[in-house]
Amino acid sequence: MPTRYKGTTLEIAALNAFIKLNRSVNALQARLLPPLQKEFGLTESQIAVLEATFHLGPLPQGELCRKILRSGSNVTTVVDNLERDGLVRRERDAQDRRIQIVHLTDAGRDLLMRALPVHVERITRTMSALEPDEQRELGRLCRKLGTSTAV
Amino acid sequence: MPTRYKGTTLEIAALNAFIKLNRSVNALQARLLPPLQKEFGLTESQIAVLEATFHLGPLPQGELCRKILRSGSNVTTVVDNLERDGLVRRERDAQDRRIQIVHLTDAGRDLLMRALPVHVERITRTMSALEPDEQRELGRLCRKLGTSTAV
DNA sequence: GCTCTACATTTCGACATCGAATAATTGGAG
DNA sequence: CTCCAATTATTCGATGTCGAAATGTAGAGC
Repeated sequence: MPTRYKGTTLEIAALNAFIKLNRSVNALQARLLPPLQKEFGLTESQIAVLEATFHLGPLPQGELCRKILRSGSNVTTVVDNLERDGLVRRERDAQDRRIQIVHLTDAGRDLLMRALPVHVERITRTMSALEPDEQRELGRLCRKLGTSTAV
Repeated sequence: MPTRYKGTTLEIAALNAFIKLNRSVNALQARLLPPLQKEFGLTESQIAVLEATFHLGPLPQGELCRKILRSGSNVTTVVDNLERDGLVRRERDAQDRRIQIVHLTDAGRDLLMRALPVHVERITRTMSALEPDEQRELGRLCRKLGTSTAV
């Protein structure tokens, strides 16, 4: 979908980069998420929660929000589904009873241990379309773009 | 969220680029979509449909699927909502009555004409965190990554 | 003309996602 | 001690998103 918008040269250039950026992420997700779902029954958000609690230990839901960059109401939903499937467990914080601490269960850990290597391997294989220095450069550009506070 | 995964050097490099790529798109959407919603009541998918029918003329829903890279059932939903809001109109193809052709209404065109320049301007401003040659390089890398058929 | 297959769309059920409103709890001001 | 403001999580209603199943139509072959 090349840009058809009739704008300035500056706009055309920005839109082209923008569109390619979005498309590439689309393409990556199309390649990575269906297998994750079929083989392990996990969605992107779910594996993100499992990973976070695995690497960082039991976490208050609020922390989880910040880690996976999603809204509070969303994290409630995702944790609901994981809890229903027995992959995590909620525990009220003893000091502050407003806080729900999300623990990884043994089943959750087992599933993650099986799913993560496969997933990472697939990511690596897909990203290997770029040379190592290209990956670095892509990372640099994305980081510059994402962290810019330009309004 | 720097990678905590204990993998090979190759995996670490791929994951780092992958994460930064995803985050940058996240950040862009966080900056662009809320204003589009607040000011014009449009979602990303909705403006994509309006744009496609504006630039390409009335389109069969199947075409729309391919243009905006979404599933058929999804396009049905999005077009439902746009039709309810009077921004597009469905017409059965006279030759092949299986086909629904999506037409932009006057209201849809008016809204798009108001929303698109503002949206594009915001994209341009956000993307201007990168120099023109950086935008080109980002585009090139994303294109290479997205179109690679590497399994 | 009938039937079978292919195709376009819709429906359905599930999950993700958000923002706004609500509920529960805490901790501080008086 | 009581009340209020802030914080944490949940609920609610809307949209997007998918895949699988169902529906409706077309067109080919007989």
